[in-house]
Amino acid sequence: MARYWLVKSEPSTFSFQDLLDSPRKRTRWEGIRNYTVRNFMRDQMAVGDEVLFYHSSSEPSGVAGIARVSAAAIPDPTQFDRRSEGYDPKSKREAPAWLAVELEAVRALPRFVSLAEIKGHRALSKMLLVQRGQRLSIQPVTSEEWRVVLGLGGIDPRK
DNA sequence: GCCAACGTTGGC
DNA sequence: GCCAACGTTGGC
Repeated sequence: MARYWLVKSEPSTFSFQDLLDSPRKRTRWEGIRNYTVRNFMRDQMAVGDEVLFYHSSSEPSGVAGIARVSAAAIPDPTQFDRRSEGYDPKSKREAPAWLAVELEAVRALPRFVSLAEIKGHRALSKMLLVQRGQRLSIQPVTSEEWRVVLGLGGIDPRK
């Protein structure tokens, strides 16, 4: 069964529009250097999982669009690239430390769903996004939270 | 720019 | 294996 996720991105670095503008509307979600998130990618994220694309450190922050996992985790190539910010000299090709999935844009939300709106919505009070100290750049979302966010975003989640 | 919260690193 | 120091995230 497909899972639901939220991925964070600073739009000044890579926005939902950038994903829409990417070749085949896809991009490799590389540069993740957190073990919890790596384990999500390794153990749980599968092709077809649905993703809320969240703009962080932004004015306003919030969910801009929806995407899907278009390829399962592979070794993140940036960990082996000396010129990359993600270069990890301790990671070996025979035992890669870091993984990356591929994301494909599905559609922009007709209505941007701001962080303030999420915080103000009772049914979303348990979202990891709004928990104190919670900073994971990929986090699981429940089917109920998915439905509510899409509703706020102007999409009938039953399609 | 501040700062809380948390993850990671490295000395011992 | 402990834990202090440091780095990062991200809202405000």
